[in-house]
Amino acid sequence: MTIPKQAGIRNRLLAALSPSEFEAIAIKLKSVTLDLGEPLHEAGDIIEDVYFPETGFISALAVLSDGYHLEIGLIGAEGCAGISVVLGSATSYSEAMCQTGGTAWKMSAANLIQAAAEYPHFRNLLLRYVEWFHIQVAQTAACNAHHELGQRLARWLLSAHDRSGVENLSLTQDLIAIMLGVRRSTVSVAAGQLQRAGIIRYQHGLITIIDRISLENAACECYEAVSGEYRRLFGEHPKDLPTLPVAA
Amino acid sequence: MTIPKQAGIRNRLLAALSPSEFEAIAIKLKSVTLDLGEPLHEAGDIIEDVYFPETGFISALAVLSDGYHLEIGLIGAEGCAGISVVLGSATSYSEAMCQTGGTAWKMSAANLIQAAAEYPHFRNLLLRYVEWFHIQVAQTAACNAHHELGQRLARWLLSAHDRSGVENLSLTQDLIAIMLGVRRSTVSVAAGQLQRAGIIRYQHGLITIIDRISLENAACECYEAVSGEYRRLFGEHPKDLPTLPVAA
DNA sequence: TACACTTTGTGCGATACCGCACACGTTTTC
DNA sequence: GAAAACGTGTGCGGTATCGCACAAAGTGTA
Repeated sequence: MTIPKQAGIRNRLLAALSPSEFEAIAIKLKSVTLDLGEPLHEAGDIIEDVYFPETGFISALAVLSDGYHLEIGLIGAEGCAGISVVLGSATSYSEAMCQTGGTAWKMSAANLIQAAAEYPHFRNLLLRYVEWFHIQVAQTAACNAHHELGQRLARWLLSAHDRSGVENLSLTQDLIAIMLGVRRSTVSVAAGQLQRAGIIRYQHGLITIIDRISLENAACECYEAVSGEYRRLFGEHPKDLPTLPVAA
Repeated sequence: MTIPKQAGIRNRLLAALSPSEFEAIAIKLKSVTLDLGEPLHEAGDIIEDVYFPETGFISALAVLSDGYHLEIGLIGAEGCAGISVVLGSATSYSEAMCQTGGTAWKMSAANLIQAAAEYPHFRNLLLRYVEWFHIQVAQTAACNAHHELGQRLARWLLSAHDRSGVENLSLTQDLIAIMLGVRRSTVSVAAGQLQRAGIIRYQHGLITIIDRISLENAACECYEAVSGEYRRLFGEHPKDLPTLPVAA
């Protein structure tokens, strides 16, 4: 296990630390690979570890009693899965599940809480991220009630693309349908429209965004609203995160 | 302006303070009455004051660019409107609007931040409430995507009833329709079913819950899920808040 | 090459809700 | 007591999505 160097960090919460803070916190971080479909914590479980994604992204899901899992938010290199421990909650309301292969920095919840107590700047950063994640979820609530699937799909693809840091998203329509809470065949129709318009290309579980501008136009306002709030709180647009991990 | 006595406080965040903490914080509180339709802060505004409701409730609304206002959460005597200031965010993402007449304790955001810094127990309490409010919003996101209006209406009436602390809710179908993001006539149909089943009674802007048990059965799981999380975090069920303000 | 498997496209009846319009009953106002 | 304003119930055509089923196309494996 090697201690990470800050220059090689893509995750924004870790990258924003001062060098001395980072040095103190880095020794608690462990690099882990995330595999598709891997649950990081399940609803109701005690949160043992938190995850700072580097590449790929994690979905936060609400679990309903009929077995449905509906996505409430995405967590990528801008954030942290399991962050609610800094609010004093030991167990998780939502399920966190990895949706694409990727890598992350893992830290025990206890170490995170201690680090937050020790470094106010880090704590404030985490709380600001909590605020933004909350905004994302709130916008999703309104979006689910009000916007049509075509728009929501475009929004979701943009968000996933921003967070994952890779060009080609490895995602089946089945998975997207679960995330958006609709049938797969409904996704197929909406995605087919985007494809025929030359905006995306679908190839057996591999999505390529061909025309990002058009995709932004096809998305509902929610994409820009949430991105704009991120810029307000963190000073940069989520799509401007480095698209590839910087070599350490 | 009189300084409140803790024994007369219905708001749970204030009631949970230790006597010495309350004494220090109480001098910053000002009693205000809230009128129907009164906005406490609007989306994008700087949050000047926070509000601890005593009776009635406040809606947190997401504002979309087409003018729609969709409810993302309810704030009653269990909580505080404008609480995101403790996360370090100066401006408000959502709009907070009073939906029924009522009373609240008002405090400047600056005083709240200072009190949170000074009294860790208070701060932890507020953060736990943030966590719970977040859960409420997340469940609403899933609920909006997945549950039918009849269930959502029942859930909303129960939540509103819990929070308001009064028996008869003064609410038009028009208002409820806006909150739930549907047409008024759709609410009329769903409410008519509940009325014909003898569960509620509607009288020109006045709703009476006749059969609470049946209303709980008519609601989706989201009501109990959110209530259960409140119990996990605060040790009591929201419906067990005192139904009338205790005389000071 | 043949086969199994995964992923995507498509069709069809059902339905929840929309958008709009209008009538009816109740409360308030003059 | 009449008129106006407000709140509620109801109807009708349109549409997005559901629930289900099945075909078609791409990918991996023997």
